[in-house]
Amino acid sequence: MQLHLVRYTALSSKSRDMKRKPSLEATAAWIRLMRIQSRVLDAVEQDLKKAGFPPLAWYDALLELSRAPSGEMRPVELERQMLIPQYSTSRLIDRLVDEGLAARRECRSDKRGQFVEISEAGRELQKKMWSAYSAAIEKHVGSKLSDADAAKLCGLLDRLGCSCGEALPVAARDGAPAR
Amino acid sequence: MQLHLVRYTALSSKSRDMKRKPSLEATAAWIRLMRIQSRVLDAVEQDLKKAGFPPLAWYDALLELSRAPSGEMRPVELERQMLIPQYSTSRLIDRLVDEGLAARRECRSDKRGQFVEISEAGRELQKKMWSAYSAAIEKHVGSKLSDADAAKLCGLLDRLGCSCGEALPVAARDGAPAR
DNA sequence: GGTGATTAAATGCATCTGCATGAAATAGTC
DNA sequence: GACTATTTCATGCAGATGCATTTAATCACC
Repeated sequence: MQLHLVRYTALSSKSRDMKRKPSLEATAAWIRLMRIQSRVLDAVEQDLKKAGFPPLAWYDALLELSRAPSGEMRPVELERQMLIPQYSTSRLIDRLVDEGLAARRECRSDKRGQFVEISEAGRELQKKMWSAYSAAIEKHVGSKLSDADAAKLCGLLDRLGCSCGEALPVAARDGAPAR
Repeated sequence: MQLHLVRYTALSSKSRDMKRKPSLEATAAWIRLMRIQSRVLDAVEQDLKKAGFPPLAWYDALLELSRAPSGEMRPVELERQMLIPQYSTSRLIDRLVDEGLAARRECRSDKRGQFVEISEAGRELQKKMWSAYSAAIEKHVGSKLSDADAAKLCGLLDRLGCSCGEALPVAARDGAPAR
């Protein structure tokens, strides 16, 4: 597998295929991005699951909610933060509510809308998940890269950040959003 | 969003949280890896879909098959190449067969097993998909990174390649596997 | 060569996802 | 203020996925 980085170099320095698009390097980067992400995500999700926790998406939602002023947000807002489709948000909230981790509240000023408010149980779960989650990040990412390299990786990945100029949420004191 | 790289630096140079694990850099890398991958994958899948093509997984399978000697493989082998679960392979093959892109053939030497053989239609689809697929890779990856940076990105991602020492397939003459 | 473990593949079932649409409220326009 | 467009959220349905189990064949070993 390391092999074909070599192959790439060999081929391209042969100066054949002068302007192949996409370049072999770009193609290789694409492949790595897909494969490594899926492996790492799988590994982290498995760790969480083995520890008896719900999926990462739940964590993300709970984190967003817990950070919101007075622990509540509009579903639309949550949707925009999490970058998932509307119906997906709606159903995720359903599940959180079913489990008593959050509650729906009607919105006075706009009767179409509503508020979702995190519960005490929700806040607790978020915190508990963070300890397993952070351990998994360290195990599968942190321990494999120096901080400097992690920063380089960030920089390169950010360059791929689609034209859609959106705000990546901040990894704050005790929690990191996923996806 | 760029903002919080700065924040990281600021915070960590404050020399507080001396050995926070995972480091802010690692956490940021994790977040980027998840978010950027999902955006880029989405973008590429959408391009393919808009061009009227089936999902990337089909392409991967067709590519693997087309590369195999005499265009046939054991499902188990395909499964290992594509890093997807067994039942998933089984169903993917179902769909390919339903669409006439491949055929199942019994395996003489091992009657449990079988061979899957790509059809002419399968080979054609693979080639047609590659033109749309390669354009999408160029658009969403190649055009955003120099070859040198793409290579750097590869190197960093490879470092995350789980302990599971597996061979990443080669991106050959006219096709790149995904995921 | 018989017995138990292992491997190859398929499948039933519950859950999840995508897509399209629906229902209800609000905003915009004349 | 009536009429249309837009926004917010839910949901029915089809297809996909994960998980566990089943079936069938091979292997390993005594």
